[in-house]
Amino acid sequence: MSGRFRICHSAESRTLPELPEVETTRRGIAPHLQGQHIAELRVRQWRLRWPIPRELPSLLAGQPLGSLARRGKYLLFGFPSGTAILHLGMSGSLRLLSESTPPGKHDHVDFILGNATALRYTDPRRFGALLWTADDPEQHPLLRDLGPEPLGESFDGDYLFRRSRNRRVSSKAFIMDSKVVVGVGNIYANEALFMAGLRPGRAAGRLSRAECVRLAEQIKAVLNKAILAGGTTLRDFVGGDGKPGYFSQELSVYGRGGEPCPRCATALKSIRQGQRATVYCPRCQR
DNA sequence: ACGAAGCCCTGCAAGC
DNA sequence: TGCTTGCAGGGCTTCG
Repeated sequence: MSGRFRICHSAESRTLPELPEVETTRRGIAPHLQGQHIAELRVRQWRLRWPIPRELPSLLAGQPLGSLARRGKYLLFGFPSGTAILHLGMSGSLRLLSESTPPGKHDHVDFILGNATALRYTDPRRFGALLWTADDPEQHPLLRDLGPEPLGESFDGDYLFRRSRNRRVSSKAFIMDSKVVVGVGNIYANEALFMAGLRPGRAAGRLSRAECVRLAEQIKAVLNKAILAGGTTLRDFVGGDGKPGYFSQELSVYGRGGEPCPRCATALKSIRQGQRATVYCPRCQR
């Protein structure tokens, strides 16, 4: 690619931005933000999960972009005077496109860069958020109590074992708890439990140390695999290079209730656990 | 402290 | 065909 990003505008086939998608987004757009500044912040819809701070456009205008970091599913845009915290919710996406591209119905925010391009935030369901902190973002209330990064060194089977003692919540709810570990959403929780051979409804506190080791390993494996594939979705998730992600075709259980287990061909069971779809193999997962 | 349920929002699918 | 209803989901918030 010749230094110029692909312009993407189709709005098809988006799925939930889980950690791999957020990381893919970060990697896709970061190179295009290098050395740029915010010429203007155009907000068309202020009401997201929380309202966008009214003062954000004036805070960002003219500011040079520093680092683009990720904590869990939060993207952190570093500026000299603070940090913009962006969450994609469950239907959000970021794309790079020409400033003059007409906004669609759900294109809520444009970060207009100095080079006449726009980083456009789209979010049909508006479960996402765009906030600002002038202080250490790690101390922000939304980030303060987050558990470790699943791909970091501090997250392993021993950690899961320790944290799960005396916990009666289901294993699935446990690994989806962002205070335990960040970035494990419904899709990857289902997948990791399948790969680890663990039944989602098992109380977390009843997992053995060896099972916790397996679970931690599979969480890492599933997330890494998804990141390599470019995120689970999506033809146009990132304007970064517009490459489609193929991982959704490789999901073993998620969305496959009733289909044969890829390992033993038993029909996969689909249940609801705490308002969330859970799919597992009644034979392979104990 | 813990666990479960409620809530925010819109697009889509199913049912009448 | 066109309406209504239900469901999906992350994750904070509230309730028990």
